[in-house]
Amino acid sequence: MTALALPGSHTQDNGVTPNEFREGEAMTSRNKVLHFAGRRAVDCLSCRSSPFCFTGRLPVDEVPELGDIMRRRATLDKGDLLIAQGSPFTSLFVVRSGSLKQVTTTASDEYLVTALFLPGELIGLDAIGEGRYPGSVVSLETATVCELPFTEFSELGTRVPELRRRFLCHLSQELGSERLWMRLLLRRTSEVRLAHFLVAMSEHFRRRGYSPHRFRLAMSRGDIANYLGLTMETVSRTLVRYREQELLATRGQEFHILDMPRLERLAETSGRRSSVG
Amino acid sequence: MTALALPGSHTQDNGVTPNEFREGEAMTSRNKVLHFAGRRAVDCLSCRSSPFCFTGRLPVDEVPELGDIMRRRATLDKGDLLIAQGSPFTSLFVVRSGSLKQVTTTASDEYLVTALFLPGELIGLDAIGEGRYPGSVVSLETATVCELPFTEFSELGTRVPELRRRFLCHLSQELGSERLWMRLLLRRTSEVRLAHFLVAMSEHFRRRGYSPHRFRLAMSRGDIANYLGLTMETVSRTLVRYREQELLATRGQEFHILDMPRLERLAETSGRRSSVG
DNA sequence: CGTAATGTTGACACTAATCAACAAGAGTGG
DNA sequence: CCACTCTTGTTGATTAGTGTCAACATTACG
Repeated sequence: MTALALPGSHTQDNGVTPNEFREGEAMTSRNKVLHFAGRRAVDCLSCRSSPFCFTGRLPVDEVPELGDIMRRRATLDKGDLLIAQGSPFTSLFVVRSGSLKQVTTTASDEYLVTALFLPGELIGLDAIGEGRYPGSVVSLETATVCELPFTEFSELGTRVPELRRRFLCHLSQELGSERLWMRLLLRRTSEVRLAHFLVAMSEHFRRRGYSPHRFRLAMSRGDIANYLGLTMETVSRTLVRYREQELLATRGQEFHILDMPRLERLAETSGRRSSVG
Repeated sequence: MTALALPGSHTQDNGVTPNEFREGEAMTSRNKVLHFAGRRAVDCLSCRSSPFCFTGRLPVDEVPELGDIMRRRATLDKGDLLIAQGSPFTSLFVVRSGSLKQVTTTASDEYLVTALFLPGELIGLDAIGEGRYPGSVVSLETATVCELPFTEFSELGTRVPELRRRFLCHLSQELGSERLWMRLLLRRTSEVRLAHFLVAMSEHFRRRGYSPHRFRLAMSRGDIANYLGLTMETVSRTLVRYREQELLATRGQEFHILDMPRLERLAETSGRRSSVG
């Protein structure tokens, strides 16, 4: 894992002097300096993530300034660090392609995968309040992200109530789904947790126009396990059980859902006890 | 459980015609009609929750309009329904005294305690995005809440950027702590989960000027269990173990922490495996 | 091609869920 | 005020499900 940007003390060095880079400048995997696209309008309309990402819900042509303040950040390689835990919050990031994970190291040195980010998703929502990023964000594969400097975004929100409203809704939804999804996870077996996770991934790919039956997940078994509160061994064994039941085939990071209806049914299987309050 | 306000079709009948009630009007436990304090300024300064609740962070005298749009809702009795799951989102509520739980019933008829609300906390943050309340909110004991009609609150935010900013920060923090706290819970034993919960409760009381060592939790063992993703039996047994270790004494809903440092250490005990990514 | 990282499989221990029986309170009506 | 009932909480026996440790297989990578 190579530190790319340390938005802490190194912010000025690494990224916030973007105008010296030309948009679309190529970057080799050796080049460990972050490149921005400068302040020129990022073409959100041509972005594959657009219809699904937060900005996409607000047609960009209604708020051209949004494209103005959005900067395209050059490609991240697998293992590159986008954000270091604890560094001061400056920007949100929109995933354009690829995927990333957020890992938080606790006081007792636990390593927790606290979020996974797929194309279209917003990184940094949980950093606004504290003014610091609560975890490191690491690229799981070759990925591109757009940077949304928060000060400017916020200032734009002042002038565009609709943008503000949508952003608030997005944040609220994120909170709601996190509350619900986590409470569910707490009461589910590994089999159901994993099924739920896979269905969610599948759904994400489906919405983005990719096959919901075949996809590649760049994260390791360990990351999946950690994210779901399981161990790698359990994830591995559960996947074997799926294969035995001809629910799902896997080969490395390739996932092939063989029986979607059954997987979905499994994912919806209620927890253990009804627990009448 | 008696339905008090069904903010759905009954909204107009039950609450949103507040001006007919005088502030502070008494309400017997038989009187099942919600009483508002009307549009007169609620005295946030005299409110015990004030320094800790969201509005408290923004001195009320800086934003007198906030008191203007805040309505005090009359006392809820134990078991009273403040919000019905799925009803349209209209208002946020600030807990003034007492405590409430949010329960979500899933498609598969699971009963999940998705949130607990103590004095000073904001109810409804997870409802903004969907426009509906994601769960029913039920009073766990005699409680009072202030209502913050969202349209007016939002409109006020337009004029007061600082209010907006603080609200956003609050929401973001809520998301961050939910993400972290839940990931932690997933990897902890019942003993550590419960310890963590009790320490959090204790902390809450301490901040509000009450004893952090002795307090009453109005929720049942079942609710605690559900909230932590455990069963009532496990909670009960774990409490017994605490008592044997002279960590904590309980009598019904009364909790008496005997050895805070040890309980805190227990709560911070790392999960199981380090899970190196 | 060799080394390290990642994933799989097996044996075993242990936690917490389940089922069931019982105890203790809270609420109700006589 | 007491008997009755209903809810809530406690305790015990049992078992399913996962974590843990360890060995081995596979893949990725230089």
